[in-house]
Amino acid sequence: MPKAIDQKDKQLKKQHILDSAEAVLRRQGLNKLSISAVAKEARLAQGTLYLYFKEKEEIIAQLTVRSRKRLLQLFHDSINAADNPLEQIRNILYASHTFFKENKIFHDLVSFYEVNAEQEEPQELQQASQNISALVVSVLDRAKTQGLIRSNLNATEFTYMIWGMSNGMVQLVDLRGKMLEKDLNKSPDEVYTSFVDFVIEGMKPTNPA
Amino acid sequence: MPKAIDQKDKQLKKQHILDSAEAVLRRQGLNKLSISAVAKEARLAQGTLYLYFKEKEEIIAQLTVRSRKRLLQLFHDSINAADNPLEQIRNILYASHTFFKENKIFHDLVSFYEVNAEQEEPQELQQASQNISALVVSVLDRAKTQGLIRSNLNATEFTYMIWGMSNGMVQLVDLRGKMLEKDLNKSPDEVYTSFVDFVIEGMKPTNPA
Amino acid sequence: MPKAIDQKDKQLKKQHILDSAEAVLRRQGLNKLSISAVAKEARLAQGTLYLYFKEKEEIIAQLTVRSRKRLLQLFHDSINAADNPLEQIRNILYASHTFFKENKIFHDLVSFYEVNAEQEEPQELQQASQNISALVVSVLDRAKTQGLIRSNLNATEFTYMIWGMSNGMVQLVDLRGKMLEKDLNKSPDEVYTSFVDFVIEGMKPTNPA
Amino acid sequence: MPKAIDQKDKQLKKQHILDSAEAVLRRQGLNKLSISAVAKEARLAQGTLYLYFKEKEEIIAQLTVRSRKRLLQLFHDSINAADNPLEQIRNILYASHTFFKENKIFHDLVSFYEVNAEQEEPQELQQASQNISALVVSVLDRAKTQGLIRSNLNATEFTYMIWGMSNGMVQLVDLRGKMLEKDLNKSPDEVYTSFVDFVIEGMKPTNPA
DNA sequence: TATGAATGAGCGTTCATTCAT
DNA sequence: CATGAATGAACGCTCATTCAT
Repeated sequence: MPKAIDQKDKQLKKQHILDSAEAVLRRQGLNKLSISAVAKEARLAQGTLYLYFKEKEEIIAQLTVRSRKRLLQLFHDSINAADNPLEQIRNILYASHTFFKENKIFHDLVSFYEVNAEQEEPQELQQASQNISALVVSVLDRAKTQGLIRSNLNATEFTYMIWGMSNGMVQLVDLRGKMLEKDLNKSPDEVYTSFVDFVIEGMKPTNPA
Repeated sequence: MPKAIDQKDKQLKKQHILDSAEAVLRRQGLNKLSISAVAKEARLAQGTLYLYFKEKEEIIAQLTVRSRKRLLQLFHDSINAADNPLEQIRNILYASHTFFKENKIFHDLVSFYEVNAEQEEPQELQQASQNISALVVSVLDRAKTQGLIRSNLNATEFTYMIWGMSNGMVQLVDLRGKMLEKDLNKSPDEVYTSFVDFVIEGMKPTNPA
Repeated sequence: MPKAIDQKDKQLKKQHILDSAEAVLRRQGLNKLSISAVAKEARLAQGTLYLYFKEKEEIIAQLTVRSRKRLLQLFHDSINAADNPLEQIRNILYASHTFFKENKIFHDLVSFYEVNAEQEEPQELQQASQNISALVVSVLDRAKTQGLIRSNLNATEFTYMIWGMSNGMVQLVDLRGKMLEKDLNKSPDEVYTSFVDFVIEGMKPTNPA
Repeated sequence: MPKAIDQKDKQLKKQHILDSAEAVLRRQGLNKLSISAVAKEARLAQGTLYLYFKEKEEIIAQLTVRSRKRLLQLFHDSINAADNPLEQIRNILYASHTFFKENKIFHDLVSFYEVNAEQEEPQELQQASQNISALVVSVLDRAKTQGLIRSNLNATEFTYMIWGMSNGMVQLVDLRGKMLEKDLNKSPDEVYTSFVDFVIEGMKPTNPA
């Protein structure tokens, strides 16, 4: 099966280029993510990159997909690390923060598609996002079944809310870390923990009057 | 005092250039925000811009400052439009959303600072942010005094949380509007309202057992 | 004689590559006639083409030779289709036009040699051209012998003139077709017919005074 | 009138760049007519060229217009150099040849617009071509009025024919000069003269029977 | 203070050609 | 013989910045 081996080689090379692109991205940011920088990082000629990717934007797209897939894996791990659905949600929220701290730069990529309206989000990226979403919804449904959270809480809607709120929070605590220390005498992690507590508490059923 | 007058003239010219830059930004987006485009919009020579701003990035920085100041004003208005501190918070949250919808393009500028780590956030921008923050803290303090929110809620910390969560939510509902419609059959505004309700409810004191 | 067979194989492969190149040329034009496109069309690796042709320009040269040979064949047919030498000339002139209409794209190749002065016209191309020339000369000689054209008309020279004038005319009527329609209300074919009539009439002996 | 002076300066610079482009074109041909080559020839930075021309193709367009205008001037001179309309036509035909010998390379530019179907011929070029055409038509009309040429000869149509035939001939005698010498023992100029004689004779009224 | 012509490095992309296998 | 991955120079074009006036 020589064909299969070649395909594998090609995939490995693609991964090597993506690794190089990711290294440049982390080191220099999206604005400096040029083909020439990636080629130099990968120790390849510029033209070679075009044997593996049709255009620069395909590289960027693949980077976002990689990132999203890693996050999905983290969410899976978060769920496996606990039995109680509420604890699973808590783990997921913490995982978001952990992930963001290590992958802050990837948020630029996601917003890349927002800024460039003419650019379609790659299908794979949408799929990965939906997988993440479905995963969280399922946890919320289980929590509701077990009476751990309010019954009038719409699982799908709240999934979006968790996604939005945590995204905002991880950006905030990271970006304003110094300010937090000064104003609050709390670390970013502590503030994020307060946020998680707030969300989890808010989900629980209210005491019957 | 001709010096003072000159200074004023200089400020006016700076504002004129910033107005032009903002017009270009809104019309063409960050990618097309070139010095030549701004100069043409301002009916000035390109070189002239460099008499007022050291470099292009300084213009961008000033644009974000302006944006932040406008948001501060909106928050002031939100507070003035209600007496009840909780309603004031609610208004502030809605104002964030409104502001984002009308100034979405400025978020590109903010991420600009995240990407260019070497670029310091201008002092003025930090000051504006702190003013906003102080304003919200004062509202929360009043709410606590009046017993409208839980007493163990740290006003400063919760101000940061409001800031972070709402930022995340406005981005989400705006950018994923179509997805919300499809998955939830709810409009972005409706989902945002759910978020606001969640936050407001979460602040209230729990019923005594 | 395995050697001879190999040679034949090699020739077949060359023809296959030239067929592919011609297909690309007709479909995409000279600008898109890249080695990679030809290789893909021929279902061969790019490097393989270099086993049969020293460089891209050699492929182009061979294409022009093919084209010229086809034209020669058309001229043969034109002559066979009539007995009267004058009618044979007329047929040849029409054949030039027909050929041009169907092979317009090849004229780009010819001008290729004009532009690249360092590039020698291949010997084979010159030979094909001379064959065409000799053929027309023989027809003109016969016409002269039969008293159908002026006796002071130099057959070789007039062959060149026919060649030059008709080449110019086919280019003109084809490329300026729309202009002809507008200015003259005549189709390209009609104008070309006028040209042919002019040439044929001009060849005939003048009436004796 | 400082504005007028500036405009004149700009025009001079444009002409300088066009001169440089023409020099490159004559020396290296259309394929090598790159922006970098023109910039080097003009002793300017590449970017500077874009202050005067929107894109490379605008430079090419202007070159063709220049060339066509020169030809128009040559035709005017040809007409002024003789009184008899037939001699004027003869002069025009000779002028075409003279012009072609010195401007052979410009034929590539004209065909540039033919090959790149998506490229529109610049309006100015069309205008110049029409001026040339109108000029020749007027000479032919005068010749007809004076009974110097056949009355059934359509002036407009024959103008196209002159244009087409002579274009073809000048290309031929130039390109096949050596062959002419060898086969005919005639120089290109002599063959072209035969062509001109043939055309002029063919225009004259036939002897009444 | 104001100009705007000029710069030149940088961009993404293409493609003829080479060469280790 | 045949491959096809790799090269690297070249392309047209953009734009932040400088500087002589």
